[in-house]
Amino acid sequence: MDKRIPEETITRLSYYLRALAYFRDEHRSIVSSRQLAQYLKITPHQLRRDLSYFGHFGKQGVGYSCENLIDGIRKILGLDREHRACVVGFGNLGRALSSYRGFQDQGIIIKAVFENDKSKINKTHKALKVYDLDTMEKVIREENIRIGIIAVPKCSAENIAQRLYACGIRAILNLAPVKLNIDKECIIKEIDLSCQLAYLTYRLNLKA
Amino acid sequence: MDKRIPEETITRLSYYLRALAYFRDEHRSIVSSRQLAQYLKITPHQLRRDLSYFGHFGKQGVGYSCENLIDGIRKILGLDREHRACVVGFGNLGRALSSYRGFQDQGIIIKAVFENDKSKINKTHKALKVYDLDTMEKVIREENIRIGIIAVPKCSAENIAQRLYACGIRAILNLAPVKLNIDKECIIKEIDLSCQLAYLTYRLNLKA
DNA sequence: TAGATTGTTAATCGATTAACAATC
DNA sequence: TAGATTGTTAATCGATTAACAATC
Repeated sequence: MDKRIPEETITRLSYYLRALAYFRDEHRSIVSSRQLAQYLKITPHQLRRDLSYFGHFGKQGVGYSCENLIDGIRKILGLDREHRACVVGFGNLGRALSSYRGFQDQGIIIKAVFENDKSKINKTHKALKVYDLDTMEKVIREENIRIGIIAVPKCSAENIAQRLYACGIRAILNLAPVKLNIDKECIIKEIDLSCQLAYLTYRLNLKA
Repeated sequence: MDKRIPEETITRLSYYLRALAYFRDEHRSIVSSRQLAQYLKITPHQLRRDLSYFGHFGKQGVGYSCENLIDGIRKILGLDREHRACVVGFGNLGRALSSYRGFQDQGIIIKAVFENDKSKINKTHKALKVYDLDTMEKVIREENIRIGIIAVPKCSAENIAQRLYACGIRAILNLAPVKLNIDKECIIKEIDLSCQLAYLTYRLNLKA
């Protein structure tokens, strides 16, 4: 349990959850590492190795109970609890993130959206409150929000990140295409869509 | 040049571009691997190692010319050409992707959007044409589109992917939370936002 | 018990880091 | 020439794969 756990392992756990949900929905209550691996197109070794960092989830000679393993992984990932998050920026991307179904399924609840543009503020979009960016610190404290999702233009991302950190946020998902310069006590996950696309253009280029 | 190039190296090239753009905009025409690495919070070794897969971009004793290296990396990533792409699905996420600035900067041009919902079709949103999903194959051929970006609900993602493949698309960016089961000749990059968030909840959980 | 599959230890593979010779 | 920094080879580190003993 105290061995260094690769970050890749953590990411894969999410994919394992997906696969398990599939088997559960097919009413296969028991599933083997071989079956899961085949579905996920990885090796069964990797799956078992990854799980072994966290404990004993299966029965030798039998396999894994879908329900058990789902519960186990959800617990590891902290998805058995409620996580209160906010989205900063209510442009197209902010809008998409605020209403993203996948988050709710994982216990992540968007409690507030913050926006600069006065015309968008104080409206309620499908049970979602859009607040004035100026009140961000206040609302985050009141609503006990712990996760910040940054969906503002890159020029203001750094400033927003600093403000989030200053009011106690220690986990940030950053969708602005900038490297945030923030205390490493704060966990940051960066997603840059255009970097991902550049990988595709690279590979396409190799072929041509 | 023919050594196996790690996928991580390719991803990092995009980040190097970003950093170089920063130094260029600061009017620093020459930059060393040490300076770039410091900015990017990586080691200078890694930067040089990564670049060495592709050739000689610097001058010993001097450093790298920003302009040269930018051009070089853009060429490697295929960003010096025009790439014609389409977005499938015009929900919140599709809308965000269609108008994402970062793509245009990288030579990726969204030529068409496809959507099921008849009420959204045939309208033009800021120079962006929204077509009936039924005409997808036809438009892709006519517009010579090479990259598909999937932003539909997970239940229809697999079907869309198959259709894209069938009409010649060999590069897909998938934002639906499903593993696409598609011929491996097709390059696929998957981004699952909720998996990324799960990494944050995992790390938050460790602290608590 | 025999068959099957897990969990873990060992072996392999690959990526990152370091060191240094080449050279501007 | 002396100083600096690259590009590359070698060393280290870590992750994945394989093998197998434990056990259901």
